[in-house]
Amino acid sequence: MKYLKPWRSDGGGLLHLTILLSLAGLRLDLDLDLCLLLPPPTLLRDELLLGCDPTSPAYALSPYPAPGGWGRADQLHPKGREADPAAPPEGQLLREVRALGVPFIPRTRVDAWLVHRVAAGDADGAHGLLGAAAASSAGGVGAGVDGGSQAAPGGGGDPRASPSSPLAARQEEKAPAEQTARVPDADGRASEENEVLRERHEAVDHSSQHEENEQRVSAQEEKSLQQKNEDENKTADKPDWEAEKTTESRNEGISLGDIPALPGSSNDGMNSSAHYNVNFSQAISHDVNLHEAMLLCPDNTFRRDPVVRTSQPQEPFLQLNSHTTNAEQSLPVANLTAFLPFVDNQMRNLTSEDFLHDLNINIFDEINLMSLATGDLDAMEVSQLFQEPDSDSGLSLNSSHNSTSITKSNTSHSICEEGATGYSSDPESLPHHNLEGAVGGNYPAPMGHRSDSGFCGDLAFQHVFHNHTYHLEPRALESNSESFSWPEKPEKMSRYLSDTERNLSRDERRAKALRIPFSVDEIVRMPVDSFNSMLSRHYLTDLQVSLIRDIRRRGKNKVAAQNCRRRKMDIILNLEEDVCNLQAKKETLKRERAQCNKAINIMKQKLHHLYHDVFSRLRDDEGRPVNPNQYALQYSHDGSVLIVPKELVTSGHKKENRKRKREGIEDGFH
DNA sequence: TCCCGGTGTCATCTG
DNA sequence: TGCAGATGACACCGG
Repeated sequence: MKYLKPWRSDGGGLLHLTILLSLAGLRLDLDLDLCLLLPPPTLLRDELLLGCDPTSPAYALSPYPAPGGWGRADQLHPKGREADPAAPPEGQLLREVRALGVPFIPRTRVDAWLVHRVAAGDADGAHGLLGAAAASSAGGVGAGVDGGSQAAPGGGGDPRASPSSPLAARQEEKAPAEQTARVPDADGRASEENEVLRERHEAVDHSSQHEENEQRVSAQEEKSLQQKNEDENKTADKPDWEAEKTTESRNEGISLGDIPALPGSSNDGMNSSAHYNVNFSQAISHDVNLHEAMLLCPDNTFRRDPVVRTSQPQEPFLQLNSHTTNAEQSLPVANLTAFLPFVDNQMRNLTSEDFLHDLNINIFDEINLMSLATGDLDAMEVSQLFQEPDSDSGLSLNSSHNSTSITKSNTSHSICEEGATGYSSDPESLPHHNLEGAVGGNYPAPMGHRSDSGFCGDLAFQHVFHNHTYHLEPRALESNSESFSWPEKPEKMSRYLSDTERNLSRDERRAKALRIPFSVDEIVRMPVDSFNSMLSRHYLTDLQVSLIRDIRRRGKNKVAAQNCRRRKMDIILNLEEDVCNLQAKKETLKRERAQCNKAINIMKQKLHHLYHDVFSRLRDDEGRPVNPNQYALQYSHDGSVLIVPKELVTSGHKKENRKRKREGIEDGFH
């Protein structure tokens, strides 16, 4: 079961197909049984590299959306061989095609018939056949294969039907110059049409490698089985086939399917150009975007996500560059260069450009572009670039954020927070710059941010960082002291510092960076008079004086804050201690009160007993005992004791008794 | 991931 | 009024 991915809806599919068919720039391999439609040449670059198996994981990575989803191939194609009942027998067809001088070998009878029709001038018939196939494909999957409808009016498939496309515009521009190499035409109209197709094809070849990258939307590509074609191929003229196969086999070395097949990658057969039978000697076309193909990662991932591109291309670049230099090796690029010298140049340039672009455009500012472009840049040179004495490794390497920092540094000369790039007078951001006393001291790169990625990538990024220090010497810093400002949060730098420096405070690092001849401790603890005299005695730059004052202010304030916090803590601790003491004292008082109440009760009892004892001994005038309920004892101030009727005593003591009761109740609560 | 304590710093107040 | 110190507030960091 094969599934077809409908071509993208910009008309490129059928257009390219028609071009291919008409002009043999690429060998058309149209197996209607399997409905293999060659994808647009633009797809060859990327998608043919992966093979066309839509079930393969590589397809899942396709950057091209599938607007119409998948459709079963056996539901899409028209009635294949019955498409044109006028087609002659197969053997005759092949002979006629060969007689026409078509520089490729049709693999199927339909191919041959199509070629025959075109070569014979019956472009409409061929377009109709193709259009039927394409329209069927489009309709079968319900996808908007606009190319089919655009390019095949009335079932024809006139590629000129999309004049608004940039591709067509470019083709028209290049048209006059390339009308000589044409397939012989018998019919004027067909000739003209083929000429246009040819022009467009060649326009595609030569003018749109990069431009199409931008304009190309997403394209879909499909895979097909070739078994039936191969069966038919057996019936063809064997020497021709073998010769063709020889050519193809050589070309397959540079075939798109092989380009990504870097060493170690296996070709499962689906990638093979044998599925497409592209005659690269004439039609590698150029539309194959070589530099992108080169940038394809070895795992056949062909995303064009810029992020991926920036992170991946370096190793492929190196590999492919080596391929370029070793042309005799059977690696794809070498073969390609052997066939297409101009591609070699193109590839070199594109490779260099893309490599540089992928690293970062900023590198152009510093790396000798010509060295790269001419391939003279070797590892030693690169390493020397990163070791140039007046570079600032410290500053640069402080930035651990690779490209982000690069962008920062490039877009602005303002002080970035990380202090890594751009002009920054922050001495802390220049630790190695100044710590060793000069810009460009061979200070070892101490930063731990060096990634684990690759040497080349690191070199590149380090170099970017290096050269964005702008060779700023301390004097330059001083001269810019007017606009100097420290990074907002330089503490973040600490993570990039060496252990030795990490132990230093920020002010210590700054003072060290500015070579201030006093320790931070001295600056802070020095009396005011000594401090002022010290400032006046030494020649210090404004930046140094400013830093010294800031250090002193911050140091003083830090000590003050520590003292303040210490005092605050002392106050808190004292208050807590006071609370504890007061609570203990309260408990003691409560215990004392309880003891007093207890003693009072004892005294009351004793008094009661004494009272009754006194009354029991008292007698009135008649010798009778005195009733204690009617009389009470009252002590006078002179010490005498009187027996007083209770009525008199009660009125005088009622208030006092109430008061005592009240006090007794309150005592009960406590 | 949130919380908490420690710390540095700045702005402002105070003596 | 200037200055050093005190303090509130905030942010950051590490546990």
